[in-house]
Amino acid sequence: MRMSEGVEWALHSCLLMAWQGDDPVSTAKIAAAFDLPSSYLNKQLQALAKAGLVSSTSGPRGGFRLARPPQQITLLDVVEAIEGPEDAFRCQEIRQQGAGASFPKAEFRERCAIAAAMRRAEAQWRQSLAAQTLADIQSTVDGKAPHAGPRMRNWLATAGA
Amino acid sequence: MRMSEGVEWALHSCLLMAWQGDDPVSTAKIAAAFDLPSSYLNKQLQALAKAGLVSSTSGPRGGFRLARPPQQITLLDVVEAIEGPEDAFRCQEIRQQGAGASFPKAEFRERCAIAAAMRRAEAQWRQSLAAQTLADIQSTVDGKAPHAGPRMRNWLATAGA
DNA sequence: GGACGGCTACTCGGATATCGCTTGTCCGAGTAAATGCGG
DNA sequence: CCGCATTTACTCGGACAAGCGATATCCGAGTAGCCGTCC
Repeated sequence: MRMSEGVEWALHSCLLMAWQGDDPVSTAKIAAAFDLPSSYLNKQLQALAKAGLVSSTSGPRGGFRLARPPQQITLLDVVEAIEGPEDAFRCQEIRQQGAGASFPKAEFRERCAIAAAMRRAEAQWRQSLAAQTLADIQSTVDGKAPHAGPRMRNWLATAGA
Repeated sequence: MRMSEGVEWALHSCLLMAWQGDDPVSTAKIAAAFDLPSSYLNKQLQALAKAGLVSSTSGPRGGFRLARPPQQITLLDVVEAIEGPEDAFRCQEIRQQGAGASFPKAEFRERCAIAAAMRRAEAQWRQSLAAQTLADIQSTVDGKAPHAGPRMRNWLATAGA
């Protein structure tokens, strides 16, 4: 089980946009800031746009910016925008195949106990992700490295010159 | 992010072995019970054996059986045996690439706040999985469908004749 | 009748192909700013 | 000098390939039970 690296890209991109406020940032700038392939990063940002997390602007001085304040964007929002809303564990109901096929169907009214247990675990995971917003991450970083945000903002301004 | 379907196979196989007690069950039997490709299922069971969750016996009347009582096998044990112990989210430290490469390295002594948040979420997931054992699943099933276990056991005995 | 040796069939175990999804790249449509011209 | 049409360059957006891991399959090594034979 491996999460797409696009999630890490999207999270860092969102954090960068949070620091940037309402100023749009182009895909090329973000790609340069983290040394990533810009075309593929664009794909991830498009996914964020489709999910309504960021808004896009075309043309010169265009780019992406957060569609909502950082307090209203959870990590779960970003992860689901990239990875999709489906559970990692997908119950295929194999208990009903083979031997189970010869048993009365009424037996399977109750949900598979294994799937239920896995679902509980994933619910914990989602809850933890939903409890943290971009603003929380910002606060954490500001607390430990207060100049990280402004400096990145400055780098973006000078690199574009 | 998608979990290997081998996890579902392994969990159901372990539950079947739990019902079967110390009686070894061959890969072919389990595959027939759930209508799965036996050769590939064998690969998953080998992974369980390598992790020390099940023990294997060769030759006629051979097969796999649980290496420990069901109370001592957690869902996390099974999941990690199949999927590996690594986190789903892998921090690539992209914050140190691009713009970050020109910043003093001392800046990055603190762990990436994003990676830390993702790690917390996964810890919750693992904790939930570790809190449930095969015996718990057995109890749940026995409570809702008391004859499921014995009937499966009977099916295995008659199908082999 | 009992014991022993060989045989057979069944099991795991790992090496070997195939497939789908993540990853990566490309080019076109659209837009806003910049520019040059005319008044 | 000011306003406007044209040009230009920059942006997103989606369509088109490549690489890698999960999936699926096969065959060989080893073992326990069975059978026939011999004592």
